[in-house]
Amino acid sequence: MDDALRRFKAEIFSALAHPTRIAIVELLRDGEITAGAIMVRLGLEQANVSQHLAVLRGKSIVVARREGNQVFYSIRSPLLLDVLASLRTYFEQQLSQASDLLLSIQAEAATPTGVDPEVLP
Amino acid sequence: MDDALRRFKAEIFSALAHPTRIAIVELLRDGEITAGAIMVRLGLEQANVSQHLAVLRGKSIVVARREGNQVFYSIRSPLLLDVLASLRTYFEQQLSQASDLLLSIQAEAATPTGVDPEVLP
DNA sequence: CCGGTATATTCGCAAGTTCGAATATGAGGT
DNA sequence: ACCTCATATTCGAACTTGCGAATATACCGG
Repeated sequence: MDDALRRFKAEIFSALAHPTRIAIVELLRDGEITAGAIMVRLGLEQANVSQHLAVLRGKSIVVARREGNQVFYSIRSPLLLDVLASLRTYFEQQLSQASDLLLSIQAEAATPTGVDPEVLP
Repeated sequence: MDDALRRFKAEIFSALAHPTRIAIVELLRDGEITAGAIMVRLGLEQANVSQHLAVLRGKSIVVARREGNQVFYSIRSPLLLDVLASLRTYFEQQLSQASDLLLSIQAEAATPTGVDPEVLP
């Protein structure tokens, strides 16, 4: 019984366990957007975007709304944003503790200053 | 923008994307506990517990403390529990919105490749 | 009906995950 | 030193995931 809840949580985590899908959810934070716009904004293959959207759809994380030619996607429940908000706090604490990781992120992103907090979900 | 940060987030999600590892984290909610106790409480193989603990350790979700023969594990940051708590709220809302969501989750888990035939209603 | 545009799905393959069995390490007691 | 208990790691098989190429579906205008 409690196992069903854990499986559900694990599936939500699995659905978010990919950088591209995190990027998609971050994009949808500001409101609905078409699949094509996601493709352009993230610079991905069309099929790839559609596959990742299918994963998010399958776990009911996003919902699709058809309007003529295009399909608009949006976050299904604002409560998921609360989950991401608590994760943001967690990541901030982890990043401030793991300074060597922070440095590696800075080096890889080639940004002179620290991590922009606005980027976090 | 910050792909390295998104990869880091995705790795944390991946680390939690398994029912057993969620169960371990929930067990550790009440304080530190030995690997052997986790094995007994969850009824798992010894190697399996150790492998899952290695994943959680690798992402710094838990920390290990050796005391003689045994190894005590504990949650590294209590903020992670806030994440799981908000995820439970999310789950409860999903249930109240669609009472058969659990069944669809179970059906989908039983049929791995099965995704809703129609994207839109 | 035909063409074009937007999105979805299928396919094949490489890469990653999970599990139990077997094996290895580490610590304490004799 | 040896033995034992607790935990970790390695190995191989089954399974899953991610990707681009190709293909399919849906909608709209002419």
